[in-house]
Amino acid sequence: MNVQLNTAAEKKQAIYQSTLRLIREFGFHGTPMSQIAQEAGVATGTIYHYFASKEELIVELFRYSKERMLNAIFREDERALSYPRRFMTIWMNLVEHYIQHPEVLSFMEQFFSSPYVKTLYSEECVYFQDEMSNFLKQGVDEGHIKPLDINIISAAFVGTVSATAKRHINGRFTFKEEDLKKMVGIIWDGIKN
Amino acid sequence: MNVQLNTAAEKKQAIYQSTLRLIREFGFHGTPMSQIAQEAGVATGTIYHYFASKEELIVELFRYSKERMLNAIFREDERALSYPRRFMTIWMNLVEHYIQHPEVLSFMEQFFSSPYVKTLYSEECVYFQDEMSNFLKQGVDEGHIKPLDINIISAAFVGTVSATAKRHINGRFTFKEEDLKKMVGIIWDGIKN
Amino acid sequence: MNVQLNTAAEKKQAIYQSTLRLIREFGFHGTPMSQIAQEAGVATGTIYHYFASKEELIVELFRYSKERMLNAIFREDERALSYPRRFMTIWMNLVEHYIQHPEVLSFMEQFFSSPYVKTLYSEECVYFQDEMSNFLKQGVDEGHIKPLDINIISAAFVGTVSATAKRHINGRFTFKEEDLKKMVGIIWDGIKN
Amino acid sequence: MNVQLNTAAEKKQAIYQSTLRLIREFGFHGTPMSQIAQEAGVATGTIYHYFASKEELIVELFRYSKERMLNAIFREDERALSYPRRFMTIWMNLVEHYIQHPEVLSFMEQFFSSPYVKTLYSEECVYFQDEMSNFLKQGVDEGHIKPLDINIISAAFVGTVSATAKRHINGRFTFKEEDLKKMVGIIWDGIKN
DNA sequence: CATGAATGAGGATTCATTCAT
DNA sequence: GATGAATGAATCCTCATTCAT
Repeated sequence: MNVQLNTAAEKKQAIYQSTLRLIREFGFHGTPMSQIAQEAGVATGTIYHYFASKEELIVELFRYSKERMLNAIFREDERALSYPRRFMTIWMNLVEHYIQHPEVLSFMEQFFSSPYVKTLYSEECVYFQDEMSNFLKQGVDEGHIKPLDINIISAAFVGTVSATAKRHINGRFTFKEEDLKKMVGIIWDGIKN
Repeated sequence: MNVQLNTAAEKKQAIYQSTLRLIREFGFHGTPMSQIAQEAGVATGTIYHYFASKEELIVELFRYSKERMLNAIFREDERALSYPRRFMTIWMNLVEHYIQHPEVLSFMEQFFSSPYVKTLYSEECVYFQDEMSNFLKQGVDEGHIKPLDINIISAAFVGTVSATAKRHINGRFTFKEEDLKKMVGIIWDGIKN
Repeated sequence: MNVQLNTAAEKKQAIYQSTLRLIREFGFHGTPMSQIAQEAGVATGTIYHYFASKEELIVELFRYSKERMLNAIFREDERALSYPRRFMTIWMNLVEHYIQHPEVLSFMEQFFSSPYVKTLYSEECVYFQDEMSNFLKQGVDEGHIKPLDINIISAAFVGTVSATAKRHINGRFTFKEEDLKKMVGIIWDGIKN
Repeated sequence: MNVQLNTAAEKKQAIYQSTLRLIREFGFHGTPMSQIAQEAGVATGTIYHYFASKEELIVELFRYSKERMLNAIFREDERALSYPRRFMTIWMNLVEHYIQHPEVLSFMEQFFSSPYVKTLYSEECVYFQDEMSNFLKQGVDEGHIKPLDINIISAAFVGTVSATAKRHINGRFTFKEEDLKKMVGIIWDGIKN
C-alpha cells in the first residue's frame, strides 16, 4: 500500500490521510488507532511518536485541514479580480475544495459537532476568521456589500457552502458549474449593495 | 431530578431527553448507555425494553427530533400568511427552534455527520423533504420564487438556518430578532422573483 | 476453581485472595487485572464494579490486610496476660500471622516500598499506629519499658518481626518456637526496665 | 544536568544514578528505560550497550549498590575498635548510609520484595552474608555475644537497621545521633553476653 | 415489567527492545 | 560506539448488552 516513507513530514501526511479517510467512513468512534496505523502503513506505536494521543492527532488534523482549505480558496489568481468576482470565486473554490475532498468536509463537520472543539482556543475555533472576515469586511468597507454585521454575511457564506457541498456529496443533487453559480448568485444578490 | 415515570411514553421521553443532553455535552462516543439510564432515572436494562440497541435508540431519537422540529416550524397560524411571510416565518421558526433546543441541533448535526445516517432509508435521510420541498415547490410554481431547482433553494434555506443557529449557540454572535430578519432577507432577496 | 460466589463481600474476598497470591508471585507489575480476574473466577470487567482502578484495588487490599493483621495480633485471650507476656505474645502473633500468610507479608512490603503508599492519607500510613502505639506507650507509662521514644521501640518491634518472618519464609532459616522466643527475648531484654 | 560522559564507567554510573533516583520516585514499573536514558543523558539504545535488558540493569544495579553499601559499613578505621564498639559502629554506618542515600534503601527494599530477587543465585541473595555473618560469628566465638544462631542475630541487626532508616526517611520520626545510639543499644543489650 | 450485576470483546496507550544510520 | 525512530505485544479500562432475580 505504501512506498517508503522517509521524512517525518511524510509520515505525518500518511497518518493524516489515513485518519481522514477512515473517519469519513466510520466516524471518530469507529476508527481505532490500530486501523489508522495499519492504513498509514506504520505500527500503532509510531503514531504516538508524532501525536501524544488520539485527541491530539484529531486536533492537529483539524489544523492541517484548515490550512489546506485556506490555501485552496485564497489564491494568487483570484486577487486580481473585481470584488464581486472574487467573492464568487472564493465561494466556488471552497465548495469545490470540499467536493474534491469529501473526507475533509466530513471530518470538519464531525469535528465541529464533537466535544473536541472545546480543546481549541476560542480564537482558533472561528476557523477562518482572519482571512475570511477581512475579506468580507473589505466588501462592506468598499461599499460592495450592504452594511450588515460580518457574522451575518459570514453565516450566509459558510452555511450555503456546506449545505451545497454536503448535498452534492451525498448524491442528493449533482450541482453543475451553472448550479453553483446560481447558488452564489442567490447570496450575492442578497447581500450586494 | 426524577419524578415517578409511569407510562411507557413518559419513560421514552425521559430517555430521549437524557440522551439529547448527554450527547450534546459528550458526543455519541462519550455517552454510555449506563449514563443515559442514570440521568433518565431508569435502570440500564430498562432502556433495552424500549430500544433494541444503542443504534436503535439513536435512530429513533432522530425520528422523534425530526417530528418535533416539523411541528415547531409548520404551524396552524402560519398557513394563513402570504407566501413571502410564510417563507420568512418558517425560516425563523426553525432557527428559533434550534436556538431554544440547542441539544437538538447538536444531535442532528452529529447524527448527519455520523455513520448512523446510513441506517436510515435514503428517503428518510432527506429529513424534511416532504413538507419542506412541497412548500418551496409551491413558491416556484406560484411564481414567488425564481425557477431554480428545489435543491438549490433548499440548500440555501437549510444552510443558512444551521449556520445562523450554530453561531448564535456558540456565543460567537448573538442574533437579535432584527438580525435574523436581515438574514432571511438575504436569501429571500436572492431567490424571490 | 471456585464455588458459587454470591454476595458482594464474597466476591471482593475472592478478588483479594487472588490479588494477594499473584502479587506475591509476580509483583505488582507482573500481575495484570485479567489474571487477577481469572484466578478469582470473575470477568475482568467485574473487578471494576468493585474497584475503580487497579490502584484502588491495591489500596483497598492494603486496608483489608491491615485489618486482618490487627485482628490476628490483638486478641481476647492476650488481654488477660501480664505486660511482658502480652508484649511477647503480640510479637509472636505478628510473626506467625506473616509466616502463615506469606502473601500478606510480601504484599505489605511491596506496598510500602511502592509509590502507592503516597495515596494513603499520612495518618493511615502509620499502619498500626493506634493500637500498637497505645500498647507500647502503656508499657512505658506503667514502667515495664524504659522511657524511650515510642518510635524507637516501635521500629525495634516491627523491624525484627519482618526480618524474622522474611528470613523464615525465604527458607534461609527455619525459626522454631524457641528461636522466635529467643528473638523477642532480645528486644524485650533491650527495652525492659 | 549532564556534563560530557566519556568513559564507559562514567556512563554506567550515570545510568545507575538515574535509575536509582527514578525508581525511588516512581517504582520499578513506573520508570521506563527511555526515562532512565533521558535522565542519564544518553540515548535509549545506549543503555543496551551496557546492559542486555532492563532486568540485567536492575540486577547489576543491585550488585553495585550492595558493593557501595559494604564499603560504607566495613571501614579501615572501624577495625581497630573493640568488638562492642565495632558492632555499634557498623550498625550506625549502615543506618547512616541508608539515610544519606534514601534511593538506595528504597531500591533495595523494592528489589527484595520483587520477583527480580529470584534471578540472583541464592547465595548472593543473602546480600551481605559473608562479611556480616563472619563478623557476627566472630562475636559469638569470642564470647561477646550470646550463643545464638547467626540468623537470629542477623535478623535483629538488619531488621532494626531498615526499620529505623525507613522511619527516618519517611519523616515519621527524626532519629538523632543519640536516638540511633539508643536503638543499637537495645539490640546490643539484648544479644551481648 | 424493571433491575443492575456480570460479561468480555475492543480500544487507547505504554514501553522494552531492535536496528538502520 | 551512539543514536532514537520504529515496532507491536501487552496492559488497563470502558461499555454495549445480557439475564437471573
